[in-house]
Amino acid sequence: MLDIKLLRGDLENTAEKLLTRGVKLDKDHFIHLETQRKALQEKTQTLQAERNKKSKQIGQLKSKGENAQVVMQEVSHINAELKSAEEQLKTLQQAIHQFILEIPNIPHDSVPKGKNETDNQEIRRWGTPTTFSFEVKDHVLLGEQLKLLNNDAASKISGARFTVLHAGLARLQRALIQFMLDTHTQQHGYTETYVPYIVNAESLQGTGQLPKFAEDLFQLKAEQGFYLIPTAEVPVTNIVRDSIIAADDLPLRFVAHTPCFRSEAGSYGKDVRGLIRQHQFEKVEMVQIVTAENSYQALEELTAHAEFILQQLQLPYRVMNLCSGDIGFSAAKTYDLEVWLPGQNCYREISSCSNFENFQARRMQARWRNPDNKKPELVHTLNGSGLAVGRCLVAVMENYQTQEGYIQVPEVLKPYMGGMDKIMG
RNA sequence: GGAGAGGUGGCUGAGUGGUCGAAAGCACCGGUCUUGAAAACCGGCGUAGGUUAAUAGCCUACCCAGGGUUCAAAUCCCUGCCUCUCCGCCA
Repeated sequence: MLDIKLLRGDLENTAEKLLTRGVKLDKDHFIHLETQRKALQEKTQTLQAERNKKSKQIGQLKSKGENAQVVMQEVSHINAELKSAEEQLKTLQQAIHQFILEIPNIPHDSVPKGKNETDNQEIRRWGTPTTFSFEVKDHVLLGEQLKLLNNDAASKISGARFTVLHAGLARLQRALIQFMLDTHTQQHGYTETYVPYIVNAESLQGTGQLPKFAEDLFQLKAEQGFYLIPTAEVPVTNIVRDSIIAADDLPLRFVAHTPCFRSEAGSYGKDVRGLIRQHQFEKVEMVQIVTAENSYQALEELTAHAEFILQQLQLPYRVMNLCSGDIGFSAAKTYDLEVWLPGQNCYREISSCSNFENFQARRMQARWRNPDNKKPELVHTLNGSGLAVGRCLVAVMENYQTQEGYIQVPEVLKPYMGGMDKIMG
């Protein structure tokens, strides 16, 4: 959520920055709402002040045993007027709040301006695309030939965009998760965290998925308004919702493995083959809660933490600085890591690392106490996949395939595979 | 699922429908004292919004959330959420 002061005080400039995202701010609508709000608020508060004053008078008169009938009559008149003013004001304030909730974050100055993913800026590459002396298979063919990937069963059990993994492949996924969690906790200073996979609407509003992106979520048919998490970002970041954190406790670094559930509404026909885009997938997520002055340094570190996993797995990748038209709703800046997939002959997103500045913090009322002035200030929040496990599985399968159609186990995963060095079905 | 208790400022915790934005303690900040520190003493210390040149003053709202009663609600009533205790059931 943007600071409403940015809209009140610097509407033109704010609208211009949002335009780089391709979002046209309805300035006139906002001005209209604000003008009304201001007038109504002044009216309401004046009436309230009058009512309070006269009610006190009544109390004083009564305590002296005098007749308060006249004043009571006056207050009744005020109340009649006040009631409708209060109701109107409430409606207006809700409208303004809803309006602001649907405005995305302002891109940081270092974000390249552009329309869509073709304008993203490549920052660096690591490794060179794997070359093969034989014809490469994609992960689906590999998995099916080894009888380790059972999409027929998945579509019978659930439907499209689900999968069943067996034996060495299922274990490889578990190995990846363990490796990632161990690396982030032991080498990068994150606290391993286990969280609910079902969250309430407040949490989703806190991180920005609601109200605008409800159709991307699976909602449970329960009275409480429960949703399946689309990413661990939601439960993990909301740990600090409605709290004031002591300066000594910052930065907070959490890492969690969770399944993620996404409806993928509107992506029909896109990535239908294989594990790239599923309704359910595993992800290891890093979340950092930091002070405003540290957040951009934290973004670089967080990105490096995700990169380290790819480096350890010896998977070639590149780092993209997403352009203003391609960054997510809540983010001020995002680096995507794209891993090389031989089966598709291209780089594909495997991690997204973002600084949300105080956009999520304002929605969540997540603050820390600044020792300089003793005042609570909004924290900055960041998160990044470290990594998307399903896609990482794809990358390992395709990059580590052998001529015989087996999958070699990356060196760093061998301890997690009970010493197995080849997955043969 | 049944029975009960409770949700008040950064924390603990008082609060009889009217001068309660809320006692007291802790924490924190400033001061006195001290070579310095501690102790003691004195003072300060919530958040948001409006008005304003103002981080001054004044005004408004906020005692879990949402309704209601009343001239007036932290206080009374209803609903919801959450926490705790006991019993039952259960991985």
